[in-house]
Amino acid sequence: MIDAETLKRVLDRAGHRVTAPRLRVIEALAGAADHFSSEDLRLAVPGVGRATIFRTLNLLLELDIICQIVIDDGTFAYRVSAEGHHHHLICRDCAEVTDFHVEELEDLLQRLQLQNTFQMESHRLEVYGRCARCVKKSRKQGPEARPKR
Amino acid sequence: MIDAETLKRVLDRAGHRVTAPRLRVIEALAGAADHFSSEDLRLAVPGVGRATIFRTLNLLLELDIICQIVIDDGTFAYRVSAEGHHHHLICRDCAEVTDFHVEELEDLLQRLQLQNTFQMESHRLEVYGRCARCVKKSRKQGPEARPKR
DNA sequence: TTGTTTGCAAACTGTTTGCAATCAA
DNA sequence: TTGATTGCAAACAGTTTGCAAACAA
Repeated sequence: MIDAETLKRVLDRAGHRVTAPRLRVIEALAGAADHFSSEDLRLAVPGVGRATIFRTLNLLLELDIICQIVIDDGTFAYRVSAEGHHHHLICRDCAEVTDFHVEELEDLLQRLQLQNTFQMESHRLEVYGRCARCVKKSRKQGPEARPKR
Repeated sequence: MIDAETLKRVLDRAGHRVTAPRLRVIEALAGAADHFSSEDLRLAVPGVGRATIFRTLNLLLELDIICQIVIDDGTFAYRVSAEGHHHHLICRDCAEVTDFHVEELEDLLQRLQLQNTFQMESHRLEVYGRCARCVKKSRKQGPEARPKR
């Protein structure tokens, strides 16, 4: 997790100013859930305007401090960047997001690139399903208790 | 590509009515580009209201006649469903979408499921990069001509 | 001091909803 | 006839933008 000092260094190196809202956002990130929406963040930093939240999110995105996840419904969630490239396991019930990394996938796509006439630049793999906790929960309550999606 | 007759059968089987707007949308699909936005479709079917476009898209989605792609910017694109499960190669320059299928990926995820305590239900893999045509084009014009993203 | 950043409100985009009118069966 | 479907307009959510005021360097 990035701290205020690191942020100051990173901002400075990239030619951005160290401002109060930015520091407050970083502070909020420390207490943030695993993943969060722009609105979650806004509520966590009262007094900071919506526009600033978005501008800060985009800045942090640009600085690779956070990353963006496309939720199944097309909206974004954000989370503090994990090390290196990774993918997401997204629980349909509780919306928990877990990172995972499959080395073989990168190899696979590398091979794919040779077969297709397509210059790969990046990729996004999102796996949807249910986390262990929710599976257990619905077993207890019976399968009917499970939401449609 | 689905035709009017097939649609009628599918609609009927699912307990939906065969209506003029629905038939016009299917007709438009035949002439639609590889992928299209809700707005593209709306323009292709003049006189049909926005709401109906969305309701029809959702219906066709439900009937597996079209599928939804999450574009990098979080918006949706639609395209006529390809056979079976597949993934997408999305060109950052011309936005062309190509299907591909990697058998090994399914195996890979199958194995993954055992390692992680996560019940997989579905997944989405989108590969971003540049298609052969755009690569060739930018080589001709020099790499500077290439858009930022 | 000076250029950056902020907060606010307004604009925008894509999508959904309420409802009376229309239509398919 | 009757419930499903439509078109319209209004509502909505999430995000971006214009601009004067506030701020960091």
